Amino acid sequence: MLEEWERARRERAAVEKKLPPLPGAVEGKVVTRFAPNPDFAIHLGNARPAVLSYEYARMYKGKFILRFEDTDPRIKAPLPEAYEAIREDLRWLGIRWDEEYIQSLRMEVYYEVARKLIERGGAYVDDMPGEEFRRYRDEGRLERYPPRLRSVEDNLELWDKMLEGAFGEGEAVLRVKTDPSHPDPSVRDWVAFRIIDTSRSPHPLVGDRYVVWPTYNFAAAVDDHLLGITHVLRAREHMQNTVKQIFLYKHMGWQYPHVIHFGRLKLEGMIMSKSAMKEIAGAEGLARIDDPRFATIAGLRRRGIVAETIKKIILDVGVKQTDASISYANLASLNRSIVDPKARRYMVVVDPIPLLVVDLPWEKKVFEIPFHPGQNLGSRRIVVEGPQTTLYISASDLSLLRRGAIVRLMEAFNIEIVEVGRELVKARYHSESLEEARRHRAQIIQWVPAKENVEVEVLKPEGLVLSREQGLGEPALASASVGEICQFVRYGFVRIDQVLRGESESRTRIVAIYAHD
RNA sequence: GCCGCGGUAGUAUAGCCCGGCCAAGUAUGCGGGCCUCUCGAGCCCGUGACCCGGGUUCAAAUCCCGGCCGCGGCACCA
Repeated sequence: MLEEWERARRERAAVEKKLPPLPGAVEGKVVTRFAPNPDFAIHLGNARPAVLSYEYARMYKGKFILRFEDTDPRIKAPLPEAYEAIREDLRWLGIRWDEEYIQSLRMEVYYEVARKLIERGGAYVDDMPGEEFRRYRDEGRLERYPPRLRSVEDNLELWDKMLEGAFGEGEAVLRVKTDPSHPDPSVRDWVAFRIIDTSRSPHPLVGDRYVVWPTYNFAAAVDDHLLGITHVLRAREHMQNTVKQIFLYKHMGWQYPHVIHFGRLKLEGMIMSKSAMKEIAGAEGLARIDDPRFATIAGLRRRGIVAETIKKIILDVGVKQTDASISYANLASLNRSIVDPKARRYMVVVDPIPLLVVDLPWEKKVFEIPFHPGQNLGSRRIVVEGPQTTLYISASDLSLLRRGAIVRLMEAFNIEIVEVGRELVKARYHSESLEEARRHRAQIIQWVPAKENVEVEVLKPEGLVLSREQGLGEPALASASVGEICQFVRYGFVRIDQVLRGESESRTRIVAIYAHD
């Protein structure tokens, strides 16, 4: 019987979600990439293409490339610190990349391709005002748009002038020739290069060295080919871009990689949009990118969500084209199952109420309590003085206490309640064994010695609100380390965010962030 | 408005390409029970879905058409 359960359990574990096969994938030949814009930290939504691309590359023993797409120093100006922040988040997620590229450092490459494209008659310089182009385009007269009819020679000459800085911002662009009557107007002769006055908006990496900048569609398309990307995994919002880029590939005689589009990934009850984060940061003045209310990778990490959880949830959601809205309960449950066997248990009382216990049959007793009920995670000792002592219990447990009730102080002894007040609870020693507690159907509650304890503050993210709870923790908490994910017994899983050691050992103060039940 | 893509339980996902084995599987949530020195974990039972309408077929979640709903794109952003 037991064996059967065991087997069923193992089978269930083996049903681990697998990624569907990639179309046209050949083992050892798959090359994928993650191409973030380093203008912000990455969040769960961005982590999706990163994790999927990386996992597919691994699955086929291929190559995974990290590429920073920082070709807009004006509207989406890169943040110098974002490059490293993104690398850190990826490393934390367990993602390793075989090659790394930064587009702003590859400008000559794009210029070269642009020249070839012009030579092939696939692009032209448009030095007319934007409204003029739009008029021709929207009236279906794009075939007769004068700049489009220019000779290759003239285009090359104008292109050189662009590069030399003869045009100011908005005065000229290089356009890729597409189907002039494509049903989607935005596809018609899309812009490959535009001019950005980098003396006014310098690029954090290359300053004002360049004024002619490739657009996303040009740079990404060129790099995907040059770097030998075989499979592109990207969100659905890029569908039209795929259509646009294929025109470039046709001009160049390149083969377009396989593309997989997936829907959006939202995390219910968490802040995910850049603007909302900035709003909060602005309003409170102190919110950081790793604010535990944010669905940034840094925010989730700080909250005690483990990398494995994020990877699993992304693999579980897979590559469907529909949007997915993950509930936090689901994420929490997954995280709990990973973290539970490794998390030390600590006793913390929130909103402490003093408990005076008399008639203790000892002068001093040391309780040795394991850090985990099942796993071997070591133990700690808690000293209780006698014949009378003061402890703290949680105010939330007050409702369990009535005169005459038997209550067990977890992992220690049983008491009989004598008097319950809001300021003080009085009790007397009853017995020590757990069996005795069971016999009286005693409630088991956590407790903290009054003589030695640490101050605890818990930050609880709840949607837009970050509430705080104050409490006291058992002495062992003083040696907890920052980053440790543990469980406050009968309270929930938390991550230790700060450990502030005071003058005396006994006045340690810790700040924890609530993760989930 | 114009282009495009989707719609399986509260949430997520499997099945859809190659119709029948699907009166639809799994996880989570929810309800109940057991177990446990935690309101955690574990175990058992239950709950609950194929957007709607036509068509094709002996047979449709799976194929076709229409509708409805949702999402994305329509930048000299990525």
